Amino acid sequence: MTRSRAYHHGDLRRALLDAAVEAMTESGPATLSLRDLARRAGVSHAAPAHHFGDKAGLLTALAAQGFDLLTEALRGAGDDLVETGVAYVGFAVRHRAHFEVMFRPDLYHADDAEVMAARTRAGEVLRTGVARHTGRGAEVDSLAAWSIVHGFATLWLAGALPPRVGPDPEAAARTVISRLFA
Amino acid sequence: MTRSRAYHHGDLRRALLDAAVEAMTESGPATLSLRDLARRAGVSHAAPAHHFGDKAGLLTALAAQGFDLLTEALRGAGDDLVETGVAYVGFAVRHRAHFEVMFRPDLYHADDAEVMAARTRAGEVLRTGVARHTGRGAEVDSLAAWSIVHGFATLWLAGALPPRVGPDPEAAARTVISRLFA
DNA sequence: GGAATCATCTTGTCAATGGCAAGTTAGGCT
DNA sequence: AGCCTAACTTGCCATTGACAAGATGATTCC
Repeated sequence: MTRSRAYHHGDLRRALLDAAVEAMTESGPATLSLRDLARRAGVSHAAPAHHFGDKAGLLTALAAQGFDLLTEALRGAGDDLVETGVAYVGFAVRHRAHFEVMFRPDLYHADDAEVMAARTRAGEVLRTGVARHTGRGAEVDSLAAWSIVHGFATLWLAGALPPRVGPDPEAAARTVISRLFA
Repeated sequence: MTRSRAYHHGDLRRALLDAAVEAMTESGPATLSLRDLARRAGVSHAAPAHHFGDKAGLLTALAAQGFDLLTEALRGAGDDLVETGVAYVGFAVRHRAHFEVMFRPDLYHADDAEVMAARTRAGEVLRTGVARHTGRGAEVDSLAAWSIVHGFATLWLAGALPPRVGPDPEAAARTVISRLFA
């Protein structure tokens, strides 16, 4: 916010991040190309490097943005633990591009200060959510809850789940997560 | 086995797959290069194309091999459901390269006959393992079990889990999975 | 045993990409 | 008015995936 203010392009940094999300939503993260993003934004092929250094730098910014979006999504789910888990899955499905980058640290600069802070914030929300629900033992409960929602989201995005799960990931996730706290 | 028998190289197909595992174990799947594999195997840069068609073809073979290895690992875990889950995590950690390709269908030809068959075989083992343990309701139980082990494995590989989990993924997984069946 | 055949592998080439270097443009500041 | 610096461009290079055409050697068939 503080850095990029309308110079030549307007807000190229934001435009490139938006284009990256768009491109990855279409074709996955494997075929992402800085030059394609530049074309989408209508700038030269070297423009992205100025804002992000390199490809990993752009994905670092995207990951940080993703962790903040996740934090927001989890906060919006209220106090219910199951619904927090459903929100996690909902975030993964709705922000597939962000999600697929966030948990692939080999793609970005995982030791970047901003992304580390954003990740910590998201982790806090998840952890306090679990602690509020269960008593002690939050150690294991937290891990189990995170694992089950993350696993479900990942398998859903990979298209690995059988058709009988149905077309609504959040409804299916609600059933599965409830199973953990039965 | 039936197709590639010592011609010029010896067993180039196998050598390339081994090199791919080696390269991905070192540097992850993002930087994998067919030309690098060719160099490792001591052949020309176009040799891989003959055996696998294209890059996705090579990863297809790797994924199929991975699903078969997973089937084997799950079968070796015996009848206990928790230990089957631990074996799933153990497979992911021990065969990281395979695992990281298997659940990224955008990287390979997911509709390939061999890989689909191998995936089905692995799915059978997982599903019958859960059905043997729980009574009916295996629908939800199966999904929950798969999600929790897959999520734990994925988070572990991503380095996303906090240090307090400890250095032994299988021990930690055993605790977490047991929580699901408490 | 020799020729045809075919899988295996090589050489050469092309477009696309990421990254670097050097130059250009245009706001902001004194 | 004149400088300064951020924002962007142009040009270049090494690497890569894919394709085409050729060379090599094992197998088969008569």
